[in-house]
Order: sequence, then C-alpha cells, then structure tokens
Amino acid sequence: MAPSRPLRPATQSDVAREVGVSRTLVSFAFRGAPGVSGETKEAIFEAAKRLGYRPNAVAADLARKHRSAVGLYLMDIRNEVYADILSGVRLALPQDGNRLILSVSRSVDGVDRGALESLIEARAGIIIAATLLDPDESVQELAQIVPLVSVTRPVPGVDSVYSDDIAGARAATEHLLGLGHKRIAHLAGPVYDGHTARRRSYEKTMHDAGLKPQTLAADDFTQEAGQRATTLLLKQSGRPTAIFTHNDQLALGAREAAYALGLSIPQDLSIVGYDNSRIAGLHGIDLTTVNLHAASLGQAAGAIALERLKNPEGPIADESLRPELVIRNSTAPPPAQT
Amino acid sequence: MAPSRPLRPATQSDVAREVGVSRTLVSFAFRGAPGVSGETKEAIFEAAKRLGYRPNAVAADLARKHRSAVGLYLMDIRNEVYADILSGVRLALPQDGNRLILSVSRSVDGVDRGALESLIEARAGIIIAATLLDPDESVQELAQIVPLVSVTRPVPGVDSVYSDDIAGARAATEHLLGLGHKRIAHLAGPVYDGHTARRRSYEKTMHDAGLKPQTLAADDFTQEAGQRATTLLLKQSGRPTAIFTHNDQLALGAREAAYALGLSIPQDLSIVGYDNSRIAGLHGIDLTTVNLHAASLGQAAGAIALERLKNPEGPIADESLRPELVIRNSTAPPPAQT
DNA sequence: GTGAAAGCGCTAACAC
DNA sequence: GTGTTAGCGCTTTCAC
Repeated sequence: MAPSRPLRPATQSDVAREVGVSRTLVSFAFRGAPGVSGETKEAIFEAAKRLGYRPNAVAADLARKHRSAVGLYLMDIRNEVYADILSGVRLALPQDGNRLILSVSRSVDGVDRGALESLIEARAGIIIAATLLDPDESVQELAQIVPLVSVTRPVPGVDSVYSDDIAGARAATEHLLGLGHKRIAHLAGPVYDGHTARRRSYEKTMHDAGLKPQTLAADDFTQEAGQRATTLLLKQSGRPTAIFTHNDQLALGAREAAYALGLSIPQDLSIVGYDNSRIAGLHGIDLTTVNLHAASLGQAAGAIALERLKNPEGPIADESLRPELVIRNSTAPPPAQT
Repeated sequence: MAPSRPLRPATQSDVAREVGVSRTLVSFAFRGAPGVSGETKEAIFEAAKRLGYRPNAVAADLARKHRSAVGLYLMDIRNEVYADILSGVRLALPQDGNRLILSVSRSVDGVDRGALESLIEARAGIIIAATLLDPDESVQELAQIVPLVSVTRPVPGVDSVYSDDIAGARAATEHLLGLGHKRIAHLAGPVYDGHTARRRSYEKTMHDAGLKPQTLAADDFTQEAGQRATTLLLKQSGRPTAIFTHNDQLALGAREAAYALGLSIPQDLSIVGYDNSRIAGLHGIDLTTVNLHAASLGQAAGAIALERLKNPEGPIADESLRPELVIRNSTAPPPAQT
C-alpha cells in the first residue's frame, strides 16, 4: 500500500490555527518580515514542522502580483553548451530570490512553441531564451507579452547576449585556409532566421580568399543529422578536404561519417566544430573548435534579466562576447595528392 | 528603449468585459468545456487575441485544488543519461495534460535539497526523482509530503523503477575476468545510501572468483572526479590492469588520467563504464559499458506517476529493468608481462 | 506585536 | 446557454 499521506497538505491557516495566531503572522514569520516576536516565530516554525507545512510559492506569486520567477528556455538538453548556460544563469541569480523555471524544447530542430508557452503560462516574469529559432518578428512579438532575453542570438529591439559569430566563423575558416585547404565545406544547421552569421561569415571569408564556398544544411542540429549530411557530402566526387560545422554536435556526426567511410582525421579530412563543448576536449576526439564561452553568456543573460526586472524601461542590452579558436588535433594540412 | 508592453497582462476578466460576457464563459471557452455557443466562443478568442490574453496556468492550478503538475528532478544535466530519462518521461505524459516542472540539481555530488524543495513549492502533484542520493529514510519522509517516484534506485515503500545493478556490475566484472584480468579495480562514486549495488556486486563477483577486490571512491560523479581518483590509483605500485567504473562520466575521467600517464587503452589498461551514454559509442572513445536503458526507465517512471496520481492508494510500484553489457574497444586481455 | 479584510486570476458548483 | 458565487493559499494595507 502507498505510504500514509495527509489528505490535504498543510496551509498557512492550519499552522495559524495550531499556534493560535492569525495567518498574517505565519506569513510574516516565513518571509522573515519584521513584526513577529521571537517567541511567536519559534512557536510557528515548530508547528509548521509538525504539520509538514510547505509554503506555496505559486500562491505567493499570485498574491504578490509582481512575477519574480525567471523562466529559462533551453533548446537542446543533449548539447552540453546549454548546461553551461544554465550554470551561468544560476551564478547570476540571487540564491534565494528568484525562482528559476526550466523549460526544455522537445524538438531540437524546429520551433517548440509549447515549451515557450509553458513558461508564459507558469507566469515567469522574464524569459531567458537559449536558443530561439523563430524569425525576428516572432521573437519581438513574444517580447511584447513578456520581457525576453535572447541568448546566443541578437534580436533587434530585444535584450540580447551572444557570441560574435562573424569573428568565430572567420577564425575557423582562416585556420583551415592557413593550413592550405582550398576545398572547405561548411555544414550548417537548418536555415533559421538569426542563425546565418556563421555561414555568411564562412562564405565571405572564402570569397575573400578567392575560393568557392560550399555550404550544405543539415536537417537538424544533432550529431545524427551531421552524420547523415556528411555521409552524403563525402560520397560525392571532389569531396572537400576540410569541413567547418555550425556546432560540435554536427562535427561529431561528421567525424562518425568520415570514419565509417574509412577516412582518417585529420590526415584525410580536417574538421572544425563550434561551441567547445566538453566532449571536444576528450582524448580520442580532440576536436578543433570555437569557444563561445557559454557559461559567461548565461551569466550575462542572468544579470540582464535581473536588471530588466528591476527596470522595465531601461535601455535594451546588446552584449557580444569574443569567441576564441581552440586548436586541437582534428585539423592538419590537406593530403598531398588531391 | 524597451518595447512597449501592456502594463498588466490581460486576464480572463478583461476578455469577458471586452466581449460583454461573464468570466465563466471565457474560462469554459479556453478549456473547451461544453456550454459555450460557437458564436460566443469565436468572439472570445478574437478578443483574447487582440488583448494578448494568456491563461494563467498557475492560478488555474490553485483554483483547481488538485495538483496535476509532474515535477521531474534531474541529478546531473551534464550526464546525458538524464536527458534520456527526460525524453522517456515525456513520452509517457499525455501531450496536453500534465504540466512538467523541471528541476536540476546544482551540485552533482551531494544532495541538493533546494532543487527538490522547489518542486514541492511549485506545487507538483508528484515528483519523479532521478537520482536521489539521500538516505532511504529521508526519501521515505519526503514521500510522505508528496508522492514520489524514485528512478534509478529502489527505495523500500516508495514507487521505484531502476536497472538491475547487481546483474549489470556482475556482467561487467565477469567480462573483465573472462579476458584474463586479475587486478581489477572499481571506481565507485561517493558513498551514498542506495548506491552501493554496483560496488557490492563487483566485490562479490571478485570474491567468487577468488580475487581481491579493490574499490576506491571518487569524490563526485563527474569526469573530473574520475580523472583525479584514477590518477592517484595509477601512480601507485602494482596498478590494476582493468578498471570498472560506476558510470560513464567517471570512465571518461579514467581514460583521460590513463592517457595523461602515457598508457594505452585497452593495451595497458582496460576500462568498463556504466550507462551507455551516447559519448561511449563515439569513434575514438569506444567505451565498453553497461546499457541501463535510461529512456525506458524514464518512460516507466512517467507511467507510474500517472497511475499514482489517479490512484493514490494503489500498490507500490517496483520495476526493475535488465541492463545489458555493450562490448566496444576499451577492453582487451591484460598486458602479457605483469 | 498582532489581526481583519480585500484581492491576485482562476475554477466549479449551482442557479437562472 | 449563460451568469453568480464562493473559494484555492497567499500577501498586504491598515487598523488595533
């Protein structure tokens, strides 16, 4: 049989009745508000404990009118970058101030409107969103309904923190160029508004070097999608000697595809990822990649959210962090005879 | 300047006033309850859209008295096993029924009571917890306050779904034994109640083979902790020829430690992990490990939670799944001369 | 130092 | 079909 449980969880009123005071006192005691004598306070805590009373944060928020909860939307829980962002956000939030409501998209690819809606319906006072795939207009529209901080992607008119993707992609491409590669392909993610900076920067860098860019789009941001797309790419004639991918997950997929075809990395094929997720640094993976400092992005986003909560009319934040190329062992000069 | 935003989000009353009906109708319309004429319904939706009205799920839950939200506690967001569990839980929950409230522990090691409390305070009707490190009594106590489903670990008197760790650890150890290893060490996690099955099973299997077990405990469940502990272990004289770790994260750390000391895997050292996380299957990692079918665990937990919500007095669930050894390339016979 | 009363946005009988 | 009413558990003036 199930463990015996009080049929109805204890409420403030129960505690008040038990102690013989009014609900107000109980409320005050639990929020550490002044105006409760030490004795009463102790009696209240004692009774609360005996009754198993837990404050109802949800009812409190409702009564308080002003929504203090911070909603955090994460696009892909399997991508450790988002765990880093979460850590960063937490660092920025006061220990015991704002509740953090988490929401994880269920489809990595595509736009999970439901996950965002759930944050709104849970009455988050502000939403930190990493990463939004929706077109700019949709994001701006959403920001009308609830204050929004866009992480990882700049949206005009909306608080944003992001990494300088133009610089990151240029560094990655130039690294490959510098090694002597000419046929460098770019494996992009699905095409979404606000997510074309890396691709555009790659293409521009190639053009500037007098080379023809070759971009292909994976149908998702996952390892599996990267593997599918790369397999197709490598089976074509005149395959590239290097691939620069939109993120590490895609790069991981590209590796698998290459190995499955019997190619060696970096001897036959160089690969550069993006994110510098922890996996990239593992022995046996050794992926050259671009560090976008996800934890710092998260921390900055948290600070911006707090500021916005305090000052709804303040100026719009637009912070851009400098990424940094991390050279490991997945890149080398192109094979001699090609 | 910040985008213009309505000072106060629209409520049901606002919509009702706008249309010229009572709040009840609006409530009914939004929940698809019968008793609203098609015409009225349309007028309501139209007005709601114009006013930017969003239902307040929190207030609804409060009014509804019965808590339908499912709380999911995840111990380590960086361990992909927990992402698998999340996916499984989602599969089990009805698309539009129960809200899912997520909570991630901030310290991997140790017990993050706060993360659990936040679920209670957010008024989850039931909590699915993966993985609880607290002693049995604490868990049972918690289960008095709110229905609980323990994932990954059996707790007497509490709904539990878990993998058969005894069998899994035995299979892992026997695999190593079968390859001819004699000096097999076990890298356990920090010692917590309810988390000793893998270790005990390893020790028993060693004893049964007439061998002396050598267990060491990492100070956390992370890769970093695994690396620290293994570095110490390998620097001792008479180092083991194989290590079986409590989870894949620790195994990843063990690999790094071995490589840093110039050892080869599996030539100099065999390693067996536990979890079969996605990383384990990557080319270049190729970790032999035990599949605990995390997604299935999550799905089963979700189903149990639903059942418990429906029938608070039903019999206590105790489901155990069969794990399965996945042999890859991190294990081989021990080096010849030792 | 303590309490009464109103109200947060919503649901759920129960009338009309 | 539609509206009225009484809460859900809590916070918050404002009086005592």
